[in-house]
Amino acid sequence: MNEQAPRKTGIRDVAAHTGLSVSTVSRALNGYADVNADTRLRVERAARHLGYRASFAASMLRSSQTQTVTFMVSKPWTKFVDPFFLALLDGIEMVLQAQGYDLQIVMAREFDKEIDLIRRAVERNRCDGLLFGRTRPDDERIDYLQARGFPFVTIGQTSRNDHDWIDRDHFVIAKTATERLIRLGHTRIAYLSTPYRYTYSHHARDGYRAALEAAGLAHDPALELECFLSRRTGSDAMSELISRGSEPTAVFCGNDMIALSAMDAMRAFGLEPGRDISVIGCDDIPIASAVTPALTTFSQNLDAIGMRMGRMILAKLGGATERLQEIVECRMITRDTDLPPPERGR
Amino acid sequence: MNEQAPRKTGIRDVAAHTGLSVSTVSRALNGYADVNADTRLRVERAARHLGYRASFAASMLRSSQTQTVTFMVSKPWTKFVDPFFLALLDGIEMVLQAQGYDLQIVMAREFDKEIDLIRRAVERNRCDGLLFGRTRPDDERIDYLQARGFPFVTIGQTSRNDHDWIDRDHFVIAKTATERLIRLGHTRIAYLSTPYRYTYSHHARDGYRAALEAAGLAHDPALELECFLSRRTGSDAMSELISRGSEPTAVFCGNDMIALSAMDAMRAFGLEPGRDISVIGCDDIPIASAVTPALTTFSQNLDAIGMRMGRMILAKLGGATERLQEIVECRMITRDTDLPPPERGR
DNA sequence: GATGTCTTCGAAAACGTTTTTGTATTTTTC
DNA sequence: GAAAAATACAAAAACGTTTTCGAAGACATC
Repeated sequence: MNEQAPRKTGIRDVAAHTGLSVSTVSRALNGYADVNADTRLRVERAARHLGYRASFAASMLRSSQTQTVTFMVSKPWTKFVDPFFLALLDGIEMVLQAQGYDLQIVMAREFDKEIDLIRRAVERNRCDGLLFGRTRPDDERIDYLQARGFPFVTIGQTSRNDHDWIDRDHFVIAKTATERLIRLGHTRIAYLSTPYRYTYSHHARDGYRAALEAAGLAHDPALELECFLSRRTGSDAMSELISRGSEPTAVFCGNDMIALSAMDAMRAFGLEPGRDISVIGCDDIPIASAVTPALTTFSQNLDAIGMRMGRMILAKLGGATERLQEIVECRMITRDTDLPPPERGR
Repeated sequence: MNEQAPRKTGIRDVAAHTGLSVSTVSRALNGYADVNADTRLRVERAARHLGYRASFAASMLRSSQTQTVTFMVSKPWTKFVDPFFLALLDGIEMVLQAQGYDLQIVMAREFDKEIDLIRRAVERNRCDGLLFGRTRPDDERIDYLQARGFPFVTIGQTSRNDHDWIDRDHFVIAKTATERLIRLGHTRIAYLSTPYRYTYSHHARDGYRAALEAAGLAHDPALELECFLSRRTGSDAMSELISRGSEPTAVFCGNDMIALSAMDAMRAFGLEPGRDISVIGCDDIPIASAVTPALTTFSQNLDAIGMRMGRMILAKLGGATERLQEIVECRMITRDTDLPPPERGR
């Protein structure tokens, strides 16, 4: 405030320095075709020499392009599934920045804030594309964005499934896990589900049931429990199962947090996870391999998912019009919690 | 492209709808004093009714305020210290959004990209304030920002320490840990340091040495090893220590990743962490408590750090001129890896 | 040599706000 | 009752780019 502000170097300065017009400088810098190669070089040199950088606001206003993609993370994610999130962002960002796009992250503190944040972002024109996960069978965010024709890619599907997404095949995961447990000799297999609010919970349940049916095992509704996102997510459900006196000999869990939490509950009842009750998780969070017994679960290459997601939104931004829907492959990582059921007649 | 675009409702539309001038509408919406209370109400109602939202780009260009704070995360962080990062962002975002600020995250893929990213952000005027960690004793990012008078807050200090920061007291942490080990009867205590590139590594070393000296223990330089950020960060150092034949009976580690990794190495040599060699970590990452034996380490309330950091940058943005330097309190969490040294004469 | 086509550039009009400055009108002050 | 101050609004000038439109010159075509 004391000194005369030096006034940032603008495009005019570059124009003056090169003796060209402002418009030519702009077109030279933005890679337009109708500018002589020599001229372009001169401009670029001058720009570098003067330390010129186009004002973000001005170019954004005029071109109505932000060169920004926003990832919206839902609050429950933040709190409990840390590791998932960051590697994903890393992959996305790697792809975006190669094309000169920035990645912005916004956090939705509550469920009903999600749609507000999205509205704000698109109505204020803050980004060119949107990314988010935790899709629901009937998702108002997707309805809104589709109505606006705004580019977006999600992690997860809906019941309509008429948008662009990337997802793991939770049907196959659940089916594989359940089949594995059946092959080990289990007949009373529980499914500790993630909230049915999310689409993928339904897919997993379907896979679980399909495996049961294919093996000719009766489906016991009492063995399907929904777990909510909290510190004690799987613990509560497992406790209920056990104290009901109808505990299973194996459980497949909608995610690793649930699995780990359920294992805590088993120990509280004097049962040893793995030996007394087998457990299979879903997403190989870092703790899953550190804990004893180490959790059998399913791999996921988050960097890769992120990168693919980045490429998808870039394609959309580039004007791609076809449906982009990708299933990411993952395999079972067998560790120490999947064993045959304990001997009868204890 | 096919239909006539509906043209977003702009401030003119609100003006027309209320019969007021554009400037009055703007000032009403932005809380200026020279507008009648009734008028303001009318404007606000109209704006809501028309679904008006000021264009981000336009207001940004005119006011040269972005209402955005950028957090720059360094790549090594991303990869190995996942959990640290996210809870922190969560805290920051919570504070910022209450004041109408957005949080943006950019990732620096390599060390030398850090300064580039910062330059780009401030020169293009992409944000009002900057946040970052991993400070070095002599940090070019800080020099640059200070020269420009650009508001920023860091996690971590420098040797000059003439800027605004928040930090844990690594001197005290290291001293406390070392004292604890000494009190348990250890005399050969190693320090597995984080890279000396970072300021806090020096603070920790000083605390470690201070405790040694205060107890009258000789300082053995061979017991101080620097670990680098990698999957095997503490493992390599520990292996060297052991295979050298001069292994310590206890180690204090610059962070929990190092500690966990060092414990792996001990087991590879047939030594049991805790029983044969005591270990104390530094930052209580989630795995630290899940692993067996559970790691003794130091707490850190990341949400709280984030929130304080958010408040600090907000204060700066609000024009605060005094130095803001905060030390966050943390306490030792004693778990299962700090025990007396094994009996002599094995 | 007239006409048409390419290539390369410049003038000027946006983009949608915020801010500065000015001006009626009303209220207060002496 | 005149002068001064306060209130509430409007007109217009920015903000720094990108983009549209057009024109000058070079070159090719007949």
